[in-house]
Amino acid sequence: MLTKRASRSLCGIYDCSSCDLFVAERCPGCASGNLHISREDGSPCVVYECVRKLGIAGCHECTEPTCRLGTVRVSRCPLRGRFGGEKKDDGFRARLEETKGAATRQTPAIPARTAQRMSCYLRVAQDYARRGVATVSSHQLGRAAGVRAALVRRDLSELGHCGTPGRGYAVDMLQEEIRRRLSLGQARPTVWLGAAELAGRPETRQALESANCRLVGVFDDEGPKTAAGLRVQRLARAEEAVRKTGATVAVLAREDVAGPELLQGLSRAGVKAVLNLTPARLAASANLVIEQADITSLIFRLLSRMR
Amino acid sequence: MLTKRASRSLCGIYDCSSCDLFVAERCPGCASGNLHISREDGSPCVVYECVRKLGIAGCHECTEPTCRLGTVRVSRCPLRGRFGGEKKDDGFRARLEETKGAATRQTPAIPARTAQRMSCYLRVAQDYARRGVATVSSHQLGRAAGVRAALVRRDLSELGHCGTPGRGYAVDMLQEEIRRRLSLGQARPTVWLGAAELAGRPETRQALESANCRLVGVFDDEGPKTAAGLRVQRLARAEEAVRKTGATVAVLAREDVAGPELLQGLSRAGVKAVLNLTPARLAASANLVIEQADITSLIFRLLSRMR
DNA sequence: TAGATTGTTAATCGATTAACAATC
DNA sequence: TAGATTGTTAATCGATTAACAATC
Repeated sequence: MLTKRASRSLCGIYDCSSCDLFVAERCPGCASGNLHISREDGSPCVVYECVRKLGIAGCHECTEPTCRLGTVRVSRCPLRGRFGGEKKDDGFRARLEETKGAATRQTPAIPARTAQRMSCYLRVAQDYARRGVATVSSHQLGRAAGVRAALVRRDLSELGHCGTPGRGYAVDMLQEEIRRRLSLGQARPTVWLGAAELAGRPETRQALESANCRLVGVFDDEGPKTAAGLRVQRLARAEEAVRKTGATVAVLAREDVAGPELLQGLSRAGVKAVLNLTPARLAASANLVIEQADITSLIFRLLSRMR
Repeated sequence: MLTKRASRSLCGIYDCSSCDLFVAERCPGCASGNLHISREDGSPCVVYECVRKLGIAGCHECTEPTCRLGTVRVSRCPLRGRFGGEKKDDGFRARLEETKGAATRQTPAIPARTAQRMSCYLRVAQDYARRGVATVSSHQLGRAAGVRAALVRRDLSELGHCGTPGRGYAVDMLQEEIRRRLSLGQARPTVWLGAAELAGRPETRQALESANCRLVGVFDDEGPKTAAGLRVQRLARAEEAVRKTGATVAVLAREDVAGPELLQGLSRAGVKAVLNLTPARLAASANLVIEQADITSLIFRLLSRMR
């Protein structure tokens, strides 16, 4: 069993030397890429963090009247099942092999529509947490998002088991899991092309920040000299800046610069995703995804549905 | 047959007195609501307009080397088939009964995704026309819109027969037909809630204008005193203003005002469609359609697709 | 335990695609 | 006529829904 000791420890808290998963080198441990213990983006396991904060060896020593992580962690943490007094490991050991493989493999992509709705679920979870509510049900999430509860549950099943039958989803864990699944913990330096359009879009900047996309460069050959607290640089310098800052996201806000040459240049320099605010249709390529955020098409859609 | 004379004329050019469709009162005529002759929005038939501009009695008197309307009008104009020297009426007479009924019935709604893509097709058609190109094929449209040619054709089949096998779509007619099908000829007075967000959105205003949505009121309790050339009024006055101006479209640009009460008030006053630029999810109702234009969800979608 | 709610399955619905006869 | 392209059909694909056993 696991005891508190520093040596042969993967996570810094548990001594794993006597754990047969570890001995057989089948336990990926907190520090590895195991999706169920540490996070894809490298941030630590919530159980690991909580236990460290409380200064205890593990959940079995916890004296909190209610668990700060909700009540579902038993079936999520493979180590948890091994603590004194706790039951079963939910077939986790059997799935561990697969899990370990998955850590090095690409995480399967989440359906695009699901990802879109996740932004709403995350918002609601934050809102509930702020109001001191601990859990939220698929029905509540569905009402807020304007979709059926069944679809919410299907969407959230992308996160792995993270709800509790009879209770719903713990709002803290839900936020954590959504952020993890969409790798929102990972910082994404972002460049903005078209300075004039940046000024009047506080909500766009806010949206970028909520996804950890931090503006590191603004580019334009005309218009204001500074924008969003950054000095506006010449468009010709964008490619170089992308290389220097490691930017992976670009926002295209000026139609007259939205051409395939610019796109190719940015892609070569390391940009992997482009948010296109202009009505120009841009072609994606193997290692560049484009998201059209064209308001004109939405107005057409709106009018077509108008009775 | 039809001859040039003023009396018993439906369209002001043709004397319909001897036409059996007219006599049987089955011919809806240019001036009526017939979809195939006049436009849903009341603008006149393109053939009617062209003929009047050229000062001739009808297409049978036309001496232009190539038709300015493309070559497909034969199968679209039920009168056309009756002109001297012109062939067949393509079973139009048989469909006329049905057509006449349809003019009073509701036009069937166009699929929302199709409507969205229409904005792109329209753009391309305008672009080709400006460059002096007369026709565009489904392949060309598809390349521009980022979809397959088959989907373009399926989309455009919503307009009725409007392409020519072997040649493609006449860009002028394509524009006309898209505008007609989406009733873009109809002016839609529009109110904007949230003055501060209006300033920095030249492209949103432009998009609204391209759909004939003219701003008639800007409302906010704080921020600038004028916006988009209009005096900013208090939010409380929005409902009354909607009634006075007959506004049917509203743009919601401030999250803190995007509540169900406001929505209900606007709807009661006559608003039928809302473009919601805020991340708040608004519930549609029987006579109010909502279009979410939330940038946050698009960023989530983008990141989920990023590799 | 009874009531509530999850995660998943099979069924349904809608949107896209490939193919092709009809047409210019 | 030969080549190009439309409009439509049937097939495929993907997304949503309803239902329900499993679970708390």
